[in-house]
This record gives sequence, C-alpha cells and structure tokens, in this order.
Amino acid sequence: MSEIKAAKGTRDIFPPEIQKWQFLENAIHDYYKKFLYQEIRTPIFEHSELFSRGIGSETEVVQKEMYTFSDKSDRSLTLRPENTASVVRAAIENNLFETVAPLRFYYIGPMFRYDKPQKGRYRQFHQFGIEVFADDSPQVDAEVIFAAVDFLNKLRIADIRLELNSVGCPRCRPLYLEVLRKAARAEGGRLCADFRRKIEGNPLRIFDCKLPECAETTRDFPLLDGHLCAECRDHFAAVRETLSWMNVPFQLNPRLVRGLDYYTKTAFEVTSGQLGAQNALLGGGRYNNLIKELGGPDMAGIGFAAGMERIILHLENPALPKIKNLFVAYGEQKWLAHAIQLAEVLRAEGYPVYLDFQGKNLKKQFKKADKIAAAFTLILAEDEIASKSVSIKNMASQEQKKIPLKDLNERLKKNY
RNA sequence: GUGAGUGUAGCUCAAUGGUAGAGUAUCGGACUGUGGAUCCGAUCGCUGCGGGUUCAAAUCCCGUCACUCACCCCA
Repeated sequence: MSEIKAAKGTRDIFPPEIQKWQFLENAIHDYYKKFLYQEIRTPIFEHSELFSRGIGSETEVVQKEMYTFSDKSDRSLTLRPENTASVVRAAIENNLFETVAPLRFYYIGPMFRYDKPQKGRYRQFHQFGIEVFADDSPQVDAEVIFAAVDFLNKLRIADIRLELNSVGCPRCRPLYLEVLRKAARAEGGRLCADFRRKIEGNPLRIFDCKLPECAETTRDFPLLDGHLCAECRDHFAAVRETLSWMNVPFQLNPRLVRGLDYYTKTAFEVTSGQLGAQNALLGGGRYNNLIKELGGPDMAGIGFAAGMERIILHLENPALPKIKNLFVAYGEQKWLAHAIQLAEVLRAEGYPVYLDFQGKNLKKQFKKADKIAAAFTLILAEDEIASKSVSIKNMASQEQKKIPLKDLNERLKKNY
C-alpha cells in the first residue's frame, strides 16, 4: 500500500477508462473542425490578475476556489480555473485578431478549482470548449449552441436539456439589478442569511436558493427578461428563432445565471438527468466586454465550456476496434535472438507484437499470450528455425500451421 | 466551508465484544513444443491512523485522515 496518495480531488486515469478519454478527445477534434474551429493550447497557470479581472473578483470561483501561489520571484500565479480568459489573453498578446482567420478556437485541457470533491466534481478536472471572436450576430450564438448540443447528441448522450436565457448587457442589467434588489430588500426578513448576502453582492444568484421559503419568495420577483433593452431583446429573439430553424429544442429559464461575471446577453446551460447534483454538462454564453476588459479591442465573443468528466460518465464502455495482437513465442532462451528479430520486422510492418522475456518455456509463454489477448501466436523454435519457417497459431480456433517465413506477412495480412 | 454514510488481502466482500476468513487475482505444481478448463498447494493484512472503555476491540466510544454522497458552487 502506497504511503503517498493522489492529492484530494485528483485522480489517475488508466485503462479501461482511458479509452473513453481518447475516444472523446478524438471526437472533439473531428467535430469542431467541421465548423473551422482551430485548436489552441494555453498555459496551465497564468498571472492571477487575469482571472480576477476576467472572471470577476466577486465571483465564487475567484474568491474561494482558485489555486493561487507565489513563485520564487513573488509573482502571484494561479492554476487556471477555466480557459476563456486565457484564450482571450493569448489572442490579444499574439495579435491573433489580426493574423488568424476565422477567429474560432477550441481547447481541451485540465482546469483547477479548490472545491470539495463529489460526483462529477474534482479539483483537477477537464474541460473542452469553443470560443468565437468578433461576431455579434445572434446566429453565431445559435450556431455555438447547436455545436454544443449536437455534439452531445452525436455522442448519444441521452436525457439532456438545454436551458436558455439572456442576462442583458451593461446598459440594461444594472437597472434591473436595482429593481431586483429593491424587491429583495423588502422581503429580506423572510430569507436565509446566504440569500441576504447575495442581494448586495450577486443578486442574480438569489434565484438559485433551493430552500422552500426562499424559492417561494422569489417566485414573484421581477425577472430580467422584462427589463432587457431593445438591443438585447431583439438579439435574444433572433437567437431563439435561429435555434428553431436548426431544430434545437430549448427551455427558457429566466432564472438561469452563469457563475462568471463576463457573460452578457445569451447565457445557456446543458444539464443531464442522469447525473447527480453536479448535473451541468456544459455552460456558456456571450461575453461582449471581456476582450476589452482584458486590454484588447472592443470585440464580441461567445463560447461554452464542457465538463469532460461528466460527459465520460455518460459514455458507454469503449466499443473499440479489435486490435489483433501478435505474440512471438520462442520456447528456449537460445532462440530469443531470432524471436527479437522477427518481432522487429513485424512491428515495422505495423503489427502490435509482444515478446515475453520472462517465459521459461513454451507453456509459460502461451499463458502470457493468453493474458495479453493475443489473436495469433507465432512460434519460432528449433523446428521452425531449422526449416526457415514459423508456426502460426490462431488462439481462438486453436488452428496451427507451419508456414515458410517468407509467407508470413502475406498470411497475416489475409487474417487482419 | 457545513452535513451524512463508509473505511477489513491487489479487487469484491464476510466475521453476536472471544483464534481475521471466503471468492477472485497473483505465484508454483499436476503438465519439459502449446494457453483458457479442472484439481492441489503457496504468498498476500499494523482490520485507514491515534487515543479510550474492557479480562478481551475489526466490532463499543472520542478524535483524526481518506473516500463517497448531499448542501454550496459549477463544467
């Protein structure tokens, strides 16, 4: 038993689960290229300021969940809790807005949040996501949402639900928040402490409270959709219309908010009925002020991030192409050189070949061949070497034939 | 940060407060040019850790740590 364990909230991924990860990663690469997204990889850690400015210093993520540390030169660095701020930073820093077209990126990688682990929630977890810059048309919102939902459908993830809202923009949201605060303060006495804290700091979140009294109270509170400015309202209507053209079903949820401050206008979330409490598979929205906020041009952006662990929980056992492993058996140590050379030739031909160096005799070697699920065992021992041949045994059917060495490749090809 | 449940062999799990066990896996043998099946044998444990109660603790009590789930938060 090992003394040192994986740090809390982290885990090792190995077969057979790793096959799901490889499958998912390949699917992401294949799918998003169809929309001309290009992969971007940004550093795992960044200056802390990127996140406090980008995500919002009042958010839970920044206040409570960041892995922040000082390096030896006293720089404050933070393991990225999400990737959008980094992608925006990279685009600004490398002038991608001028040099790359189209301005569409996707990413895959680990993120870090200091949270108490539970089902579907880890301290090191993985997200993939997409970002589109410089396009404020509502049709892009719809296409991004389509590319999120359709991807999950392609993975045959059932029982998912798309929720949609508009969280307004800096012109209309502050006005609404005042209206909401006023209504909330009037009811303050009836509400939980948590709730009262949110009224001042993050009023949109008060709708989240699941305590019956709070939910009861907030039911009649004014909602944001009645307070959107004309531009946000029209934008949102066009998003919904485009989604209907795309046959993407959605549910309006006027109480839907996002945890990061940078969102404007469209906000959406896909949840799964098959997960526990951590049921959000992906979330995203538009962030038309983030790029400027981080020192870039006044440019629109939209994207989403998806939790890969949560998607993996939905994936069936790997339906992998059967790999036909070859096993080279040599019986006695003195034929090992021949076996090594044969294995080398076969690998160069593209076959996966296993050679057991511990097997003392053919019996042991066959046992090992069985254990690694070899499709064919090639026997190269005294008889075969003397006659420049090799015996090939089909492990499933138990058929065995001795054939000339020079015919081996052709014969294997037929069986593959 | 709060709460609940669970910690026994590599894995899955047993064991009224009274000798820590089974299945499986691993290794060896039956079987020195042939695997899976069967049979025989062997290895494997500070019962998470630290205290306490008791003649006696895997078992009861306290603490602690880990895992799991929920709150919270979010993907």
